[in-house]
Amino acid sequence: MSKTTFSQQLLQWFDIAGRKDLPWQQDISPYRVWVSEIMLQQTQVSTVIPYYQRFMARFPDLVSLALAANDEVLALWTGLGYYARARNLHKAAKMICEDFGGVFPNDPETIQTLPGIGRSTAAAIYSIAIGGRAPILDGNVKRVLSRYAAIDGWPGLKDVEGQLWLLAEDLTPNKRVADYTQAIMDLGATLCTRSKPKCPKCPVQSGCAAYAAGNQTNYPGKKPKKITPVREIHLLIIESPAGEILLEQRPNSGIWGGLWSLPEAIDFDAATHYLDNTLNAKGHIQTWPNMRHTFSHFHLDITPLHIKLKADISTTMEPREMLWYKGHSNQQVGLAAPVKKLLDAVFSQDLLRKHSA
DNA sequence: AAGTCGGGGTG
DNA sequence: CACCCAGACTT
Repeated sequence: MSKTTFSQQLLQWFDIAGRKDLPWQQDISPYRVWVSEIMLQQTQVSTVIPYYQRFMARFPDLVSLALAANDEVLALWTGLGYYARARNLHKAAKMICEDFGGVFPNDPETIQTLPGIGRSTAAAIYSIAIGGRAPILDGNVKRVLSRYAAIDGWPGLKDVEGQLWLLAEDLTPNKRVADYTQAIMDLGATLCTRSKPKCPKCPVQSGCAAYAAGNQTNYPGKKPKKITPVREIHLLIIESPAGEILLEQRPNSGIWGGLWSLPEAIDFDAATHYLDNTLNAKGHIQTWPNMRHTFSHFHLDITPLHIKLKADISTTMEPREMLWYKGHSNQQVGLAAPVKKLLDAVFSQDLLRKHSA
């Protein structure tokens, strides 16, 4: 099957059935497409849409993002995950302002030098927003192409990924590249899905090797599975007499990097030790029900400890690494999903108590 | 090549 | 419960 036929079939289908009303497909610009591509890394469209709307309302252009406080950028990322994306996005915005005069670079090589942008994301921005010819290779394209050409093996392997890049490069047309990029992602997202692909509706069915062999769902090859370990921690919900919760900022490296989180203890004894010796405070401890939070590579079993302090803490604390969270206030901070869940629980509980009192 | 980094949707 | 998703980056 020739490249011309593949792209023509795909584009013909795209004109009729492609998605054209997604938020980032309106008022297309490198900045708007860039933000969308970052949010969409390893994240489904339906999840991204509300985050994208809030983000663009607050940061409508590159300069507004570059000038923002890092905490506010992370705050808008709360719950979306992979927080390095937000840190890199903010850093890149500042780089573009300082190094490129505020103009988004217009060649794929330069685009890819920006933090958080790899080959596929650079190509997506370059093709969709600038109209240049560059192949992408995201999860959708890997699935479509591995089926189309019956490429065996897990795409995480260097050799398999290399074959897919070569095919992606070969099939990318010279004209209508922006539409083609969107079209092949749409095909993967709507017809060539992981389970129950809608092959009868597929525009490139005639050339699909996997369809001919009837083994579509064998592709792409599966990732080798391994056991997911379990870690246990206690999260300390330390509440001041005024009803504020103590948060501390996590380092940029590691899990929940740069976010504000609850103090962490390995077990109950360590928690009381932290209370007695580090904070030098006394409080009433109540154990909350366990909650399991699952990451890509491990389970985290969290035991929340609600500690109501009898008096304000007098110890000197680093003001930049700790803060008292006031709930409904205008404090703009990034929070991990389970931390936000716990904070919401505390403040709704306090609210109930105030109403009944 | 393997590990790290989130959270939600799906079967 | 396991697997996957508009991946990039570090080791």
